[in-house]
Amino acid sequence: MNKPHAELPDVLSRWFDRRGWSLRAYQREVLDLAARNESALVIAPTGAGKTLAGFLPALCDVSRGAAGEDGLFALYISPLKALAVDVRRNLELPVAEIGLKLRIEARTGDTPASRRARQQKKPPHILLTTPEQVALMFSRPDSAKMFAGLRYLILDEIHALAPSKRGDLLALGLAQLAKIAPAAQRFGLSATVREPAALARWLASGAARPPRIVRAEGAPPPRFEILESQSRTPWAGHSARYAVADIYARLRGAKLSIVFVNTRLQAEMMFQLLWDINEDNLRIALHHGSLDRAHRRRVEAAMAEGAVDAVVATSTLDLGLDWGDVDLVIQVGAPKSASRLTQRVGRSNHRLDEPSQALLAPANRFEWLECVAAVEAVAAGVQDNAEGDAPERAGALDVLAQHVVSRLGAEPMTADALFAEIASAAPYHGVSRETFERVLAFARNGGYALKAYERFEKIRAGAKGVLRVANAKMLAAHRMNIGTITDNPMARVVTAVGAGRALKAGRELGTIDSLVAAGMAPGDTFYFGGEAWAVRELREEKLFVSRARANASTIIPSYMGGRLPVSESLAARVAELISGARALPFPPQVAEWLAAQAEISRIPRPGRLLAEIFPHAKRHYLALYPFAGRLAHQTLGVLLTRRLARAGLAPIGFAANDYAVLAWQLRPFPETGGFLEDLLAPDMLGDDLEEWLDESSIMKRAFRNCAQVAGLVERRAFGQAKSGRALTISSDLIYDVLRRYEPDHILLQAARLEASREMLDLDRLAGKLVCFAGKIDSVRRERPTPLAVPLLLEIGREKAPGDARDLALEELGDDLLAGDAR
DNA sequence: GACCTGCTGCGGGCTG
Repeated sequence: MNKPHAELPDVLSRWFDRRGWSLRAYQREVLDLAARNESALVIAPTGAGKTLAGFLPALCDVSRGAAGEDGLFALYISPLKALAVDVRRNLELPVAEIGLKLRIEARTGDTPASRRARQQKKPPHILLTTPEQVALMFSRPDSAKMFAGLRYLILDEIHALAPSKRGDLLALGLAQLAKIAPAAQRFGLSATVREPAALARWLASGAARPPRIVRAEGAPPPRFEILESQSRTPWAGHSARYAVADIYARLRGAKLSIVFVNTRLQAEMMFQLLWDINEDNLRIALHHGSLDRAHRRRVEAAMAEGAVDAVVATSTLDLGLDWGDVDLVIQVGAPKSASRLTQRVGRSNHRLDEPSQALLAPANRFEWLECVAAVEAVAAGVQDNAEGDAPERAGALDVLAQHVVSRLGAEPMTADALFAEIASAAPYHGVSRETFERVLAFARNGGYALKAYERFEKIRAGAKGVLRVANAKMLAAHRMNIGTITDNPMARVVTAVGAGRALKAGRELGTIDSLVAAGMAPGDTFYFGGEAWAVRELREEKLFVSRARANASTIIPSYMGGRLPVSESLAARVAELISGARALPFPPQVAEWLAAQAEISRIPRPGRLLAEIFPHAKRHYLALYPFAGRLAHQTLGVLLTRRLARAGLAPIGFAANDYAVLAWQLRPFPETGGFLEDLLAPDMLGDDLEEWLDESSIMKRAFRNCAQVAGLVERRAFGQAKSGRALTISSDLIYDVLRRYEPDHILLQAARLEASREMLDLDRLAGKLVCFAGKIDSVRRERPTPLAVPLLLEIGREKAPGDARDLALEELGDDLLAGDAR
């Protein structure tokens, strides 16, 4: 089967001509590979015609009449619903202009059930969908028939999928597809990554041969500027309040800007700050993940129409389509990784041959260092995506548990056949037969401790060891819970219509954290979606609100999301930067800060751990600078506190940021030489960790996520969605039962892995502790050191328990200002 | 009165 489409078929090349386009070199390469029946991983920056490249082989084939009258010919999978829908629209145009007779349809959770049913009976030629929909379709007994004739599989933005649970699930789907449609060629599309080979292995899940790697010519490096404001760069804090006037001035000079911030709270705050000084009546919008979808779609449409001048956004605008001609990107706060900064800058100026432009606005002095490091890293082409940090990701076991049920829903199988297929998915290459059997046992009856509950029985073994799903009803319930994304308990924010008993929900505004909502009383005001609202009532996880005038006590809700730590490579660069190897491109305030540190204490050296001990306001402080990211530092802080307590030193608390951790206590630290070495010995990750983790809310949270994904607790049941709180209660109960009676339960293992990976950053911490053993530079001083000041200020902000509150911050501030002015 | 660091993504299908 040698398809001669290394050259474009006439109809297609005429279409290219009409548009004044020509094939880019890498697009031709894709066609050549396709002609040789190869698959490809296409690595190209946004705006390089990547999606078109992915579809070209299929379009060529179609225009040569290769697609039959009926049957699914090409399947496109995107991580975003909106992208699937939009790509479908973009595809319609060339197909119509070329005159191809093709049915192209999208399928997402928003697609009406009737159309989905029709798609199942009479599939379109090209179907555009999401990983979750793929999992749903693949769980049906008729899936083999539906996908048997598939020729092309196009997977978009896979760099964003592969290193996650969604990627685990999709890899299992790919392994299944390899069996159903072995001839289907795969075209994976990705932004630049550090380990293309690892991504290629993921893409090859289940396939006989790995894809070839095709790279688009690189875009010119972006142009950066780091904001040097007239105002003072703060010691600490993340609001970037000092820079708002400067940022506003830049917005005035641009046509359409995106102001990226790191958290939803920051987005709301930055929006308010800009709004307060909006003398030119710029049209400024707000976009983040907790705002109602309708609001976000309106903002996106306004961007496309040129009806806004600036949008303050979180990473909701990182991925996806190009809304409008963005000509300026501003990153407020720490960039956190070079890949992420590259991605964000790439949202502007989508022409392959012109550089993008961005302004970085660090919110404090540590962030200044990080901005400088990030600019250099991007210029050097550094990639530090999560994928690159963990090239051989071990697939999550809760995801596997979900897939096993789905898979047997499609087709009864023996355990041997199922195991072989699963192990062919890249994230599960390393899964042992024993682990697999435990996952099966879980699906069979919930595991030993839960055996008594019949509702945990999802699969049964029949004659000759053939496994099948227990019954149709169970499978239907299972299908309602397919997917790997779990939410924290949230309350819906709705406008109030009517009053008293007649109070009804009006417009949906979005969601806020359940606990935050529960903490608000009627009359309290808060900012949400850029407006001030007053609480009327909280009822059944719905927060009824009405418009209010902001006052001094109007709060901005915070959210319980993930906390992205700074990437390893960026943190290492910062360490290198300040170690003084060369002249520093820092503004005077930052340079003075570092100079003062060098004079009063010392600058941390790469590969060594700086430990400072000093008294302040009747407390004794230990500042450590591992440069390991906030998650790892947080974990370190917990473990340190436990050890210090055991040593009778009366620790009070700790604070952590991306670069350092600060612990404080009532008693002075011992003067003995080996004290710090002992305190920081890597064995703290043994019993100390286990003991703490067992009781910590972190494990409960991780378990709640895993229990949902594995189907132990149901997120949604027929007729209703379960409230987040109810879910938490039942999963906490099960957690306690399992911990007591079956501590090696597969879901505890899954939760443990998730916690250590996403909440504790254990590998990173362990690596650092080992590397610093015997390499501690300890310094004792009589007053706080300059590098420790940001953390001291951090403490003041936190509601520290009891007696730590008396930290005299103003005094401290004056002190340091005086030191600064020297 | 000043101060605010916890991102994003998706999600059933039948009968009547």
